[in-house]
Amino acid sequence: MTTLKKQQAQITRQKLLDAATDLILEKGYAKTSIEGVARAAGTTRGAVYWHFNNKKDLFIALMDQLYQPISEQILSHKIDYSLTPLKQIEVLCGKLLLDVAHDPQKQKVMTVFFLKCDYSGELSDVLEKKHEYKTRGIETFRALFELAQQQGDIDERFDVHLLTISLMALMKGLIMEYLRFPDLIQLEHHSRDLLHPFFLGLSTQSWD
Amino acid sequence: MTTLKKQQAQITRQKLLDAATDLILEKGYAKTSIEGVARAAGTTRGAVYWHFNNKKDLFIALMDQLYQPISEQILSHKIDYSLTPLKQIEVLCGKLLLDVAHDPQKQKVMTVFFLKCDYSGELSDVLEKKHEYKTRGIETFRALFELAQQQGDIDERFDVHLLTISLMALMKGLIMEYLRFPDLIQLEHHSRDLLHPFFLGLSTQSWD
DNA sequence: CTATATACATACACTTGTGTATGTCAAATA
DNA sequence: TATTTGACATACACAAGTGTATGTATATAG
Repeated sequence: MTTLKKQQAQITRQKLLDAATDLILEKGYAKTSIEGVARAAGTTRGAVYWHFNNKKDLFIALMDQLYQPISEQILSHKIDYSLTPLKQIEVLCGKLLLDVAHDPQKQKVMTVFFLKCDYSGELSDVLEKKHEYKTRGIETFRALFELAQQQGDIDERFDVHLLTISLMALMKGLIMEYLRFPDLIQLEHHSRDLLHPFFLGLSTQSWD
Repeated sequence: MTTLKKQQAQITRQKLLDAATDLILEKGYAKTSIEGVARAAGTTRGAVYWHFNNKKDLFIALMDQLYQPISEQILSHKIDYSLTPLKQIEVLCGKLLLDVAHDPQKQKVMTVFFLKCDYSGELSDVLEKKHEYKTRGIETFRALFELAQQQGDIDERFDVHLLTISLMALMKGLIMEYLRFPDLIQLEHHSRDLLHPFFLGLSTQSWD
């Protein structure tokens, strides 16, 4: 019942996924070969083709295992009712940045999916999946912004949709910048400062 | 003296560059082959290897012809002395976004260099060049921020470096978002609104 | 204990792309 | 006008990667 064999199979499968992650991180998706993945995992291409149909399938499995959890985690934030919706957004964004700054695994994953592959060729349909994750994230923030506006926390003349887009753009820009040049930003120390100017303009109260 | 032959050669060289741009735009750098570029330009690989050493060289030529001018243009903005430095930054950024929104050629170019190639493999040393362009752009904005702070236009407690990074991140995030999903943003109508919250927080005066 | 299917490893056939070497022809030069 | 040379086109040799087909050992089921 325990099927020792299946356990072993899962282990090699995981080794393959790990090897693929590291290789893509190093050389990019395009330059990562199935042969390379197999060798890095200490197996052969036979193992890869047993567990996955092809390179794209391997990548999708990678996305399900690595990217999806991060995306979900973003969505599953606890609402802190002691804070205003606007403050919640700011705190959440700050936490997300700090989280990236302190979690090397997340840096790895985001580097892979943001910087190490272009989704033009064989990965074009994977893009839809990624887009879906992002859209759900956007909806989360948009809802918070709407709530903030309803409560008069931000001026009613702001367009919630544009605010959301703008904040997402800022977040992604900051994360990508940090992933490329970690020394340039020092995200672990300045995550709040990097967001501050944006939120300062939204709240009706002034500095401090 | 006029060397009709050399003129023809320049024409085919340009055809090759144009074909490469379109193909990379369509399939990404990795999936674009020299053979494909040659055929799309109505020639053969012989022509490509005559004008360029290899695929990377072709890409560098592309960068020099397409990316560099855009980068330079950003740097060569006219200073409007009737505006405060802070307002200048905002206007400049707004103009840059509008410029992207209205110039399909620039969209093409930025899509190619931002979204259609990863710089991990053979293009790794090209990244330095790109980085250099960016750094010079950052310096431009940083100088304006410093000027603004000296003139008391923004609070002295702001860290100019972080402000610059933050704004660059926002700009790049917005542009990339627009390039991927032009309909989602409507950059041509809302370029100022997308930047407004960021700058609103910096100036000492309130809304309007 | 035997048989079968799992979990791979190995081998093969094929395609695609690259770089170079050589051929070619028209335009420039003398 | 003879002949170079520039601007390619063609041909060749080679490497690397992919997918599949087949071999094989071992755990597991009956």
